[in-house]
Amino acid sequence: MVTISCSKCRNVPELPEVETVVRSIARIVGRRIVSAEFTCARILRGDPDQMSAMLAGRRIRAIRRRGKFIVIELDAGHCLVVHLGMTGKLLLGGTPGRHTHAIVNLDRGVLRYEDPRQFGKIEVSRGLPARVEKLGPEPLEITLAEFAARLKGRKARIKSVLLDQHFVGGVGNIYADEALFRAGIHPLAIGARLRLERVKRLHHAIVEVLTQAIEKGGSSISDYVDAEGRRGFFQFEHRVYQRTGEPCVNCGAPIRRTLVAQRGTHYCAKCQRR
DNA sequence: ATCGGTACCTGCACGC
DNA sequence: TGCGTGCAGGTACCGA
Repeated sequence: MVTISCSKCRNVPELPEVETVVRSIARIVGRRIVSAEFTCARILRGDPDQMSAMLAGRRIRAIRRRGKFIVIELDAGHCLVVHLGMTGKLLLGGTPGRHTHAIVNLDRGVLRYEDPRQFGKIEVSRGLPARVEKLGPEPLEITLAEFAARLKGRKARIKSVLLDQHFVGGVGNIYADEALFRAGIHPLAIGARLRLERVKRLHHAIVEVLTQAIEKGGSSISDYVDAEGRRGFFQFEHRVYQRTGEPCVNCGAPIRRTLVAQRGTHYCAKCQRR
């Protein structure tokens, strides 16, 4: 039996989900921001009135993703930067609800931010914010040589390293588990000690799993939808994540769960070696 | 610089 | 039925 939903363990927007959102709002490029309202201080970096003033009248020049950040480029080098946190949604149109914390009125349409858990962040900046600048390389762009070189100095467990946004930007809990399974590497293995052959498999697995997930529109366990409210389908391809106790797709051994870096970590003890 | 731990927050399933 | 409790995990931040 395949578990496709578990409300206890809702998914989180990682690179493929953020990429899907970015693509789904791409059509607002060229539109102008008329006004913006922010109603929840917790999710803001900056003063709401000042942010509104910086946005009003600006035209949207481009929308792109950097790690798990959504970067909406405006004229004069200004950026509207959104991080979805755990439960954030960026939606086009629709009716504002209890968890709507930001409304950006465009010359045509409305961009709306919702976030029940308020772990997301919105900011307006000149150029890229420092925390976005400091992100590690994009996992879909980093070369094997650079990936291996960066891993050399890391004495932490490989799962922790993958979750570190300064190592690569965009991998989160789901895709770290899935990539490690596909590479046959135990999540507790020490990053720097991995032989080149295994590093190569990991690099390949990360690219493969992220690319496939983007093709499927991301993973939807419970919360995640794109700007149109569409769910993704990659959850059907999960081989270890949230499959605790179920048989490994390779060997039939039960999938195990442990904690690494305080995060639920799913793996096959038989197929993934330290 | 790197590492491990903690705080933040809400909605749920669960058990009594 | 109803309420308290535990759990999920993004980033930021802390001390070592």
